[in-house]
Amino acid sequence: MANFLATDKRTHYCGNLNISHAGKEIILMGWSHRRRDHGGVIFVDLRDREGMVQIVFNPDSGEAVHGEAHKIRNEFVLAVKGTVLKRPQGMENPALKTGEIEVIVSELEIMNESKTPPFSFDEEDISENVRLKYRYLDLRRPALQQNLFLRSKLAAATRNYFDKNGFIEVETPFLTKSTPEGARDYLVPSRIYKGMFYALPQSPQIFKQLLMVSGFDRYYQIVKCFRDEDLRADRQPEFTQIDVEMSFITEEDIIKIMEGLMAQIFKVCLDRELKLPFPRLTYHDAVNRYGKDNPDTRFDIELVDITSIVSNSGFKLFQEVVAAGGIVKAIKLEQASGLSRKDLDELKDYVAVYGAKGLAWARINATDWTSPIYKFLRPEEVEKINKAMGAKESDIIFFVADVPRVVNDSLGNLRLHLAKKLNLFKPDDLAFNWITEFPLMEYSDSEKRYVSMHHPFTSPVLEDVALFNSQPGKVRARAYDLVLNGSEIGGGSIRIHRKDLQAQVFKVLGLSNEEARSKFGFLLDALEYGAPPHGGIAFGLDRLTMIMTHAESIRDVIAFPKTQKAACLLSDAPSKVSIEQLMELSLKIV
RNA sequence: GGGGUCGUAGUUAAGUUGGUUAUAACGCCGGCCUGUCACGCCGGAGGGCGUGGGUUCAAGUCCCAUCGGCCCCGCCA
Repeated sequence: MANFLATDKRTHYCGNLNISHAGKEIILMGWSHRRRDHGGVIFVDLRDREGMVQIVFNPDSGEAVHGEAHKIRNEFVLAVKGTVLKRPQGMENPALKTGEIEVIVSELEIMNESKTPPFSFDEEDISENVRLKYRYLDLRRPALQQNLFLRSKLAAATRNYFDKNGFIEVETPFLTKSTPEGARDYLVPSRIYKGMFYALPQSPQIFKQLLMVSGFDRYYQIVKCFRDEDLRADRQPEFTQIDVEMSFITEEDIIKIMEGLMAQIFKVCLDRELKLPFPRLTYHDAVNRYGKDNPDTRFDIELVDITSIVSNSGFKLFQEVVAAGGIVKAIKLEQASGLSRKDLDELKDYVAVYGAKGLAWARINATDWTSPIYKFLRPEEVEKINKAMGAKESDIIFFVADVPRVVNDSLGNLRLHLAKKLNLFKPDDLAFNWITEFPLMEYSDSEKRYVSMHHPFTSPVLEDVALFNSQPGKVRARAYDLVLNGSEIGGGSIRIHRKDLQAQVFKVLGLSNEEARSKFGFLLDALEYGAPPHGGIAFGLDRLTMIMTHAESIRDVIAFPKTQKAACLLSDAPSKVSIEQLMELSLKIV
C-alpha cells in the first residue's frame, strides 16, 4: 500500500477545491465523512477543516486500490492521490461547495481506522453530556470549528491592532495573591510554604497597574482569568479577557481607542463596518429607561415611570406601593394583538423570578382598556397613562409596582423576553452602548457597608469627592462599560494614582489602613513611587465571540468547556488526588 | 443555597388510565448492487428504561431518595 507521508505532501484542503483545479493531480488527507459503496464504484465524502469533497474509487482504476477502498468506514483517516475532474453532466451536487467537481483516486492509504463514533456529526440535537465527553469528536463538527476559527481571527486582529498602536503584551502571573474583594478565588496550595496558598487571578488588575508605574505606558494581554462562582450560559469559571491599561490618558482616549479596536475586529472577522462613535448612556439613564445597566437597544421598548400619575390611584395596590416608597413603571408593546389572554397571564410567572408580586396588563381599545385593573382606575388616570405611554389601539401595556430594584429588574427582563418572543430584532443587528457614570460604590445589605461597584482602585469623579462623607452612594465613578446587544462585553475605569485619594476611598469602604496594607500593600507602595495617571479596560473575549458567531452558549466558543457544575466531562476534572500528593502539601480533607 | 426541565438501544425519539417476549428511525454488522451524494434493496445484532429503595399480583409508567445534563434566581468588585 501507499505510504504517503514518506514521499508526498498534502497539496490541497478538500474544501478548497473547485473547478479551477480540474485536470490537476492532487493529494488529500482527511476523514471519510460518509461512504456510498455501490459494489462497483465507491464514493467517499472526504472531510478536512476546510470542507468536503467527493472522492471516487472506480473498479477499473486498479483492483488493489478498489479492494482497499471497500474497507473504508466512517471517520477513517485517509490519504489519497487522484485527479480532479469536472463531474459528468447532471451529476453535480449544488448542496456541496465542491459539488461541481470530484476526485478520481489512483492511490489510497488508510492512515488510521476509527471506531464508530458515538454520534453523527450531521445531527444537531445531541445531548450535551455525550458531546462534552467526546469533545474531540464534537469539535469535528464544522459549526464548532468555524466558531474557533473566528475566535482565533478575533485574537489575531486584536494583537495586530494593539501592536500597530504601540501597545506591549506582557504576561502576568497565574500563581498570585488572593485578594478578598470580588469573586471567590481558585486557590492553589503551596508545597514550600505549608498552609499557604496562591490564588489564580480573577483578572490581572493590580499587575497591569504596576506595569503603568513601571512606565510601559500602553499594555495589553489576552489572558485567562478565573472566578469560582456559579456558571451560566455566558459564564465559565475560566474565561479569557482582552486586558488593557494606558497611562497619561482620560476616559475619552480609552473609549476612542477601544472603538477603533471593535471596528477593526468586526472588519477583519466579519467584514462589517461599525458606526463610530458608539452611543453613550449614563448608568442612571440606562437603569431608568431599560431597567438594566446592560441594556439591549436593538429594539426601542422603554420603561416609563408613571409613579406620579398613580400615586393617588383608584387602584389601591398602586397607591400603597407608592406610599411605601415604591415606584410604578410600565412598558408598551405595540400592535400586540398576537398575545392571548393566556400568554399575558403566563408572563406573571416570568417576572415573579425577579421578585415581582404581580404583573398588571392592559389591552388598549379605541375608547377603553381590556384589563383586570381597568375597573379600579379613574378615567383621568387611564387617559394620563395612555398619554404618557403614547398608547394606541391594539397596544398592550404592562405594569409593575414595587421597590425600584424589583420594578426595573422585572420590566427590564420582560422587555427582553418579549422582544425575543416576538422577534423584534434581527439576528445580525448590532447595538453598542457605552455606559458611563456608574456609582463608585453601593450599599451592601449583607455586609452593612458600602462596597466598590467596580473595584476599590476606581477613581471617583473628582467633583463628587465632596460627597464622600455625606452621600457616598451618590459619588460617581470614572468607570465605563461597553455593552453589545444587552451583553456586557467590557468594562474599565480610570484608576486612582494618588495615595491620598486612595486612602480616602478605603476609608469610605470601611477598610482600615492595616487591612488595606495587608490586602493591597504592594499596589499602595507602588503608588508612592511616581505612579502616572492611568486607566484601562478589559473585554470578555468569549462573550464577544459568542455574539459574533450567534452562539447561544459560551461552551460553543470554548474548545474544552466545563459543565454547569464546573466539571470537565472529557478529562473528568475535578478528581481526587493521592494521599501522597495531599501529604506533600500538608493538606487534609475535612 | 433555591426554582424549573430533561434522563428509555450507539444516537434521536415514542411508550395510553401500571398489564404478555419494551417500539421506531438513523447508525452498526452481513449479503447484493458501476454514478451515488441522507444511495438503494434483502437479512441481522443490539437496550430492560440514569442509580438505589419502596408501593403493587404486576413498575419506563406511581412514591421517596440520589446522581448527571441544560436554563434561571442568588452569586459573579
